[in-house]
Amino acid sequence: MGTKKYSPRRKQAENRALAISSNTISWFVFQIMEWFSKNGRNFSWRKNDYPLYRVVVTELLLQRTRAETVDRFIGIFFELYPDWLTIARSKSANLQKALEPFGLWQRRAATLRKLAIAIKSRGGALPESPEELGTLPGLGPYIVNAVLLYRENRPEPLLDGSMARLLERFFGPRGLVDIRDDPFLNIIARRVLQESEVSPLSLNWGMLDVAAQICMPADPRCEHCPLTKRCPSSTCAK
DNA sequence: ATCCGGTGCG
DNA sequence: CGCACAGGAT
Repeated sequence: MGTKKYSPRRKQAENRALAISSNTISWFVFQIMEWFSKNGRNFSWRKNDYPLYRVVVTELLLQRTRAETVDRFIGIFFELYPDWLTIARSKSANLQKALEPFGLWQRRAATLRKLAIAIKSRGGALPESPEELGTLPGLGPYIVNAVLLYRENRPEPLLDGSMARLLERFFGPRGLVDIRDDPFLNIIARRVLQESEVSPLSLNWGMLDVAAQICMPADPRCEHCPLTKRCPSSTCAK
């Protein structure tokens, strides 16, 4: 069938991702994990028994919002809204007010309310399959991956703008404009997570932290980067 | 392809 | 000041 999956541009991007050697991948993973063990950030949602409700809400709040900002106010929010049922029953004005510190509060209140009601009507639990998860309001590919990652420890990437920047600088440019359905980035990210015995959560966090603290959009700190020796984009002299 | 939004940092 | 922020819906 003539779906876009078989467009030449897609195919070429796939091949480019598959052509990267597994040695390069494992070196990348090792460097990230070594850096992460010393320099990883410590956010309140990076705990073992962090409830799934909190995972989803936290990821919604992290969209287009600095992690440090979310971390500062998320405790207060969860005191007010400890579960889906509380959100489903909440007054819209109160919910909006509680979301103000995070920004995007109008959309977020609407999304959270819709999601909470949808979950409530399903008996209070999230669906099992990725396909069903993706049908819930507010759950796009990123949050679906996050649920699979946190809930089942599946090796799914938290492929956001930051991780995309890191991967592109080290492995090469994407094939499509949109990160979400770019085959190059998605294949590389999954190879990174699957071709190693490392904890998928830690590895995701490691990539996000290197992206945020070292591999920033402008003026990256290549001199402190664990990847600089083999990074094609490094501005450091070798 | 556009919009949503306040915040923090250079 | 201007930009970037752990995306998703329309």
